[in-house]
Amino acid sequence: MAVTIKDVARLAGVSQSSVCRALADPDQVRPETRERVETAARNLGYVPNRAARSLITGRTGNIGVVLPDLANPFFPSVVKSIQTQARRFDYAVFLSDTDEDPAVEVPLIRALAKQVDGFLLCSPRAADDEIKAFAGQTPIVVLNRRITAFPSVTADSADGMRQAVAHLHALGHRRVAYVAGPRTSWSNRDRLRGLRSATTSYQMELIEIGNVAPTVQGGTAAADLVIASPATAVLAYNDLVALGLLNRLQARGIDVPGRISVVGFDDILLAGLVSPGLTTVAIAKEHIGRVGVELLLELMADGERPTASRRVLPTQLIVRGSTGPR
Amino acid sequence: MAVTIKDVARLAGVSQSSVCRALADPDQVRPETRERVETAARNLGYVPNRAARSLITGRTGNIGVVLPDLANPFFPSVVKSIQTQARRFDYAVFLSDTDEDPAVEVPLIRALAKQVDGFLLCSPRAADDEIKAFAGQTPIVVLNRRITAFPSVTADSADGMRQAVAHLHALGHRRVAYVAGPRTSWSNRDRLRGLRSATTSYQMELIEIGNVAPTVQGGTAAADLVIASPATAVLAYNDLVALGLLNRLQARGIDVPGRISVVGFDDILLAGLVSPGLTTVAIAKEHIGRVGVELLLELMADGERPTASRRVLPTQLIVRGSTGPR
DNA sequence: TTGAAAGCGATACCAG
DNA sequence: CTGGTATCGCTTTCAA
Repeated sequence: MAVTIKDVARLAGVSQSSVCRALADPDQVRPETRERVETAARNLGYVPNRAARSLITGRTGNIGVVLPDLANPFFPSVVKSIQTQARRFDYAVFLSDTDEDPAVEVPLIRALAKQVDGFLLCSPRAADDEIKAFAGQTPIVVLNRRITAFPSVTADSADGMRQAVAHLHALGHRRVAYVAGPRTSWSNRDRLRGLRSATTSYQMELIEIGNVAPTVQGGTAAADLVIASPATAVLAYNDLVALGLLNRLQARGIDVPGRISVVGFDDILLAGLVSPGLTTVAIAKEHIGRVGVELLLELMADGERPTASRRVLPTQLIVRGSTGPR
Repeated sequence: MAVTIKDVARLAGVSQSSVCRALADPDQVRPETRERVETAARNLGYVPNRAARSLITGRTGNIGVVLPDLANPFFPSVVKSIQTQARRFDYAVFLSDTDEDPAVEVPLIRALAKQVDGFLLCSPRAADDEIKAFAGQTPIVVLNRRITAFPSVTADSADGMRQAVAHLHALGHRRVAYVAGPRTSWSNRDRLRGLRSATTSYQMELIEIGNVAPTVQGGTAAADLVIASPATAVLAYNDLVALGLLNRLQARGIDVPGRISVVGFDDILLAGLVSPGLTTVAIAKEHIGRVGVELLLELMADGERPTASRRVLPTQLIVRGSTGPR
């Protein structure tokens, strides 16, 4: 059987209460007591049982992370930064991948709710209302999406799209296509909104294609539609889609960027490794996780929404070989 | 405050015990009682508190996954398959990334141990003995490594390397280099072992380079050493390293596969997307997670090591453009 | 500064 | 088949 606080108390010759205090708040006990407790605990290899603790404190020391698809390299980056920041504050991470299925999201949150102190929902796909049902019940911070009632961390897609469109316009492009991601994706809508406004102000024509899955497959499937369109440049929902496009365009013998320029979104690792390199809008992925955890900690501490509860991170166009003059 | 079993009991007009039974084992109570309990629970939105339950049952319903680096696309694939299989048996997943630091691994396991029923250690970097210290204490299944005393799931690297070497030999290569991964990596030693035996039996010369980090950076750094060596082909510890090599070789104007052929290991998504495509040894990544969970469930159920406790999954050489005739 | 004791919420045993 | 009750390990009053 595992070693409990009782064993430590017995060995140290003090009461459970003192062990508890010595470990939780060292300067609440006499230095000598503390010393003895610490030695005893160390000798026995005592590790407090978090289940028991959480039963009484109501806190678990865990945060739940829910995301649509770990296979999209964007998410592992975010998760890593969440982990790093969470560990700094002694929180462990519960991870759940929903496989892009909006239907499993809510039940999942409900099931996990008792085991975590709060949630970071990355790009959740469920409807606003479904998620809002949790407001006031569990601390939730939303990443890559904005939902009233929750703090959020998002990227400035509008500005990213403006940079991308400015770049394409400068290269001489006047007709661009957008390959849309999942209909359920808030980022998709946000990016499209930004793109529309940018193309309008540059007086460029926008051809909308999709929706497709946010994967390489999705991009591959959309490529032929792009070729058949009058567009000379294509912006993809994300880098995976862009890479799928790139791949299929090359397979069909289309010159990139000679005949068609391609722009992605996210700046995942692969973007710099393919050739031609993928021009893409970079998001500060590490910041998303870090800021998300910070907001969540505030939220869990106060029970109040943090003061600056909508953080919008800057985006940055990274120009590589997949875009060129018309 | 959250709704507890007491509230349900009161509303249903039965005892706590009956509520418990009705929910846990429906045909242990009278249909009518069951009915009333279920309605009451539903109306109140009752969700059992897992902390309380685990306190008494000793089970948590969680499994812990520890891995070195989520940024290596190999691991997300494994995690996804773990999730899928775990969910099927109503287990939730605790994820921890050690950032390739062997020193944090053991403390991490110790810290998590109380919150999970068992661990899946993916490519753990700590020394055998450190991990063995947990034998008999916590159910552990090791993935991508073999440690006596634990069930394991590994890939047949020896066979993979044999396939790769046979391929290179057939293309006319006689001198090959190996860019080694982390010294702490069992897979690295395993792959090297397989490679040595393969090159020996084909009477080829093997030049060992490294160790490098198992990342694109690691490969980039090793590329110049490869160029300076007499090797006409290079096998990398994994695909990320291979992609780093590919990138740097191209940057230095080296023809791939004309002057140097490159072979990776793992077959991550990127491998098929770069050009030339990366020839690589594929592992059944989805199987690793699934089989790992299966072994762990057996282990947790019996407390015994599963009968067939060392599963070795087949490997398969995928030939793409990065290898060619000498 | 310390110890005793009352719970936290669920389960499992033992009577009835 | 059902109800009462001890119990899991820890935290947190309340007295001393």
